[in-house]
Amino acid sequence: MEDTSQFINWATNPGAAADHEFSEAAFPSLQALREASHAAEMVQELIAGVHAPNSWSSDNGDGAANNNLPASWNFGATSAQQPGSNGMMEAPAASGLPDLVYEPPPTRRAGGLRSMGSMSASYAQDHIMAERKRREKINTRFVELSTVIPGLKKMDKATILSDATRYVKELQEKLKDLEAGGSGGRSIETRLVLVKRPYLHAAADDGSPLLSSASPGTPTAARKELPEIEVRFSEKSVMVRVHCENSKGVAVKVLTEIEKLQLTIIHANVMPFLACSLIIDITAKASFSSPFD
Amino acid sequence: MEDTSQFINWATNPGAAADHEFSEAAFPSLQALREASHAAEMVQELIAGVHAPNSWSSDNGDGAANNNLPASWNFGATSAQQPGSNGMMEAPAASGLPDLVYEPPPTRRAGGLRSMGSMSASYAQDHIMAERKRREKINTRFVELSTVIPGLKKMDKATILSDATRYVKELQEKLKDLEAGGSGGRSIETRLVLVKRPYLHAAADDGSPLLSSASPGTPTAARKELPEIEVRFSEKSVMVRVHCENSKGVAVKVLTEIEKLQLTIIHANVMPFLACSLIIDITAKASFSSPFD
DNA sequence: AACCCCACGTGCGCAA
DNA sequence: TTGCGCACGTGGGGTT
Repeated sequence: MEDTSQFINWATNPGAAADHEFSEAAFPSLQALREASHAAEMVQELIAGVHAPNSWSSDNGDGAANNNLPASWNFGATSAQQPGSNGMMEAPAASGLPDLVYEPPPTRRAGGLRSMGSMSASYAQDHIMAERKRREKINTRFVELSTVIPGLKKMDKATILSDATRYVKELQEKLKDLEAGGSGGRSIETRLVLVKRPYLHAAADDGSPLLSSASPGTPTAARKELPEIEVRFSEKSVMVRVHCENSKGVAVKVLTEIEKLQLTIIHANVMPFLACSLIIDITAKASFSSPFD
Repeated sequence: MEDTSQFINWATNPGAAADHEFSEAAFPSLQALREASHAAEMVQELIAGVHAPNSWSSDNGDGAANNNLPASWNFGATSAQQPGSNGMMEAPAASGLPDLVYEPPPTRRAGGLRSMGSMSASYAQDHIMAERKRREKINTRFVELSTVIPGLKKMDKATILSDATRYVKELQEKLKDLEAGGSGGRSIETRLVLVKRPYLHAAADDGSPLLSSASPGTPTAARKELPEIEVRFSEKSVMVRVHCENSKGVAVKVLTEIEKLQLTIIHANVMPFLACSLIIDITAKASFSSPFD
């Protein structure tokens, strides 16, 4: 609702880019702008307001316009017209034409040149242009950035930055988790916990060794007290093996119990063993789901 | 090497947030600064040249500082003192002291107030403060952002932004791949290929439909010619089900064959079926490793 | 010499 | 009203 108002000012304009279909863009609601953003990449700075009758003094003349950047810097467009001032509200309505141009500022740096010590006339003034260009570049990048980060609401420069940071961190972490949990987790030291009694929340983060070295290859005496749980975890990924008697809903019960924690299940395998018992293998990883998506 | 010089200038500092511990910041070489960034947060204003008898005029006084942001904004620092004027170049040399102060600008808005139409004295001047604050906030965020994106070299504002965008895109894509491969791929349209004869390299990238519409729920007549292979894939992830006769090394043979392609195996499950046949389920994903990390 | 990049102060529009 | 946010012009340091 509040959006950002004159963000469009520095968004310069979108125009192009028919990607998604959204309709209505009464006023560019930033949000909408964000979607069209990529257009801005190309359009960039079609402004180039080189003219300005600037009657005060200074010849300007120049025509220098030495821009190292690709892109078109001076292809007319704006230059001449800027609506009286911030006329952007008078959108011609439904027509798809991009009317928000940018408005290369009036160029009439009014009370400026007084007290100019050693500025050689227009030289200084093209520094102005350079700066303007720089600003536009940055702002374009801002829009681009805001494009790729989801759930952006406020559209401040500051907000964009911090949200971007947060989002990057989130992605990094999530990615790391997935990489670890997915398949990469080789040679990562894994701790092993063996639970005999149906302790629901068995030793969480206890630094103790607690290995117990359960019999690796000898399944002897393993089905006397059947609810036997074996947990193996490393970092964010967990492996649970449950050996229990084969009643009706055990599998789903275990599964849902796992999911009731913060764990998201990567894989589960349940198979019968010895006629009346059941072995359930589960691998899962711990991470909070994103507010996005 | 070239770094960015006065980046430190805008690194300024936020205050608050003592998170990581970093030490030493000889001169902020940007790069180094990026690493120590958080440190800078703390170091901040331990300098604080408290003096500057701004004789000119202006009361300022105010003390308004109504900030909605969390964090500590007015814990002294800025406001009153500013060093004589941009003295930051006169660093005390080699000493390890962090000379990067910030320099809350000279506050001597020299020729300023001339031609002030309707500004009620210091009211305008605290707008200055507000703006200054805003800028600091943004710059802080910039540093924070640059912190989380790896391989950052240039440290421009513009570069930071674009690199951040690029990095986010990269992360997103990579994550999407992993998610698809790992387990997430629900409801993604998957094509199904059913191979009857032991074609080793069955239809690779042939654009043909080749669906064959294998019987979805009816496994009838599925064990006459046993080497039966069923492939189901979507995007980068593949699922292979092999139903074959139970000879000695089939499992490993299939597995190795899978890995011989670009596929990395996510999960495999092999189980006997009907005494003399074997069912092998494999899920794998195809992707190239990342340049990062 | 050019160029870049930056921070500053300032005016202006927009919302609470 | 007053605060918030932005773009602008400008001086100035840094690198080529």
